[in-house]
Amino acid sequence: MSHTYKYPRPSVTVDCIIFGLDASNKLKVLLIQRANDPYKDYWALPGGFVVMDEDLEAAALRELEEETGVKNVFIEQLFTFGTPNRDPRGRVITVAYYALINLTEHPVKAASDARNVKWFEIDQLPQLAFDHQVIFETAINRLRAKVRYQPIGFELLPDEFTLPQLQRLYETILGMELNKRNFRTRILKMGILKEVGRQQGVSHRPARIYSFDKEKYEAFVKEKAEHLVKRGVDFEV
Amino acid sequence: MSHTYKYPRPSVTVDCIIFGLDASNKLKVLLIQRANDPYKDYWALPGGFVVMDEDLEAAALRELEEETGVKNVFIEQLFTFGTPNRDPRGRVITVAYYALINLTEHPVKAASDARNVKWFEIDQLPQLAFDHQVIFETAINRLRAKVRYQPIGFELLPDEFTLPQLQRLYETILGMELNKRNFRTRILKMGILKEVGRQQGVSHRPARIYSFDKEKYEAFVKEKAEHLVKRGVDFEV
DNA sequence: ACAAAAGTGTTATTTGTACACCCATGC
DNA sequence: GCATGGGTGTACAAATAACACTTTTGT
Repeated sequence: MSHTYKYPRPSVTVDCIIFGLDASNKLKVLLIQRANDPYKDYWALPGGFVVMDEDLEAAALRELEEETGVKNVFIEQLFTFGTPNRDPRGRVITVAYYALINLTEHPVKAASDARNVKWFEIDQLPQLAFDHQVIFETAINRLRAKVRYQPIGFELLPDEFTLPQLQRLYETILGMELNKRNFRTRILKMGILKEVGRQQGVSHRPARIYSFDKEKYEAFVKEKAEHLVKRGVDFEV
Repeated sequence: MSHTYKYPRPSVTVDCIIFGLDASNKLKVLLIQRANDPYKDYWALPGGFVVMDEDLEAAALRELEEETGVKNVFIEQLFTFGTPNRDPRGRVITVAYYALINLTEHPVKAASDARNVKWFEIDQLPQLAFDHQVIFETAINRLRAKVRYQPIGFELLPDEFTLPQLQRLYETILGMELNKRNFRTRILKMGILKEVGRQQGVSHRPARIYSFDKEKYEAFVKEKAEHLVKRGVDFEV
């Protein structure tokens, strides 16, 4: 069966930039190797066509689950890419989403089909198909910007984590070292963590273990918002 | 002539949220009244189909110029809306853009065709067609957030303006009063304005007239970015 | 001289930044 | 008792917030 329209229509796809943090604190991205032309054998962002009665975010979640078997993770629309010749097969508009998952609690299933699926460290990506390098860069920039003002970093960590772990995560995402004292002061002052225990069996002073307290975070956000209201403008860029 | 595809495809449109600041410092949005069903006679955001060989932003700029006659203005992709039943005629995915124009220097041409085109104050909008109310709210929220950390406010003002004017603009966008002393200190400390003259013929102390110095702004951004790098995280929300 | 709106001085308080230091654990 | 990494004290500099004040113009 085919479908006929009076005017030509573009194809619409969703692509997913799936970030994961592995056990050794490396930030990685999931890519799949293309089985067909164009860009046969190149690595690409997972993605696929939007089904007619499916919401865009639902399509992204479906792709995500198909590739990783993971549900209920942080996902957010990134940007829509629609330059006319970005796909040699014709006009394809892609709505990109990025997702954050923690690889500790969501071990990603092996590739179920013939295609090759693999996690790559973000600074060791292969050459990508289509304009996927641009899409990836848009995503990593968004992640870096967003992590500064919203606690999305917690999405990448296990439910329970230590402050040194959190600090290393931030250092990894931002690509820079942070001052331990000041990092801790700032994070703890927000009061959005609750202590749930202590590390055991380590050959040094055991770290406190925390979990993210979503309720306290909501309260914190609310207070911050009211406070911001008075500041006006800062042009922090 | 018609176009046939193996699988069904959605229509793709762009919609524009066009913000303007009028002479009396009111923030307004341009709407058009629909001539046909569905939502006949309702007001809606200007928009239209994406032409096959046209970039998304180009489509938005084209719509903008068709409705306002204005070129070379600030425009930015906002979000892509694609809930399956947002348009009763079928699956329509819309990529929304928002634009900022100053009505002083770009007097908007009268509606050239039968359709009714009108500027509405942002807190006095009529009932909107489709999900345009949601799109509008997304846009105003983005504008409010963005104006705090990037000087996009300047896009709404004439090239030359006074600090009280700039402050009133911020107060309008943010919907709150700002402290004059602190607002001025903050803005001037950035060093991104250059004085170009004095007000004349007013029956009070004449205000200094400034223009936005894009070069100084770039330098300011660069310095700020380097500075931010050290801070790590703030969760300002 | 007055009204009106622009523009300034100053200060207490809160945040940011930097650096040195102490503490708990396993071996 | 030593190595290792977790955790803390503190002090100077800078940014913020608040309030009252002075200046310049036209009438």
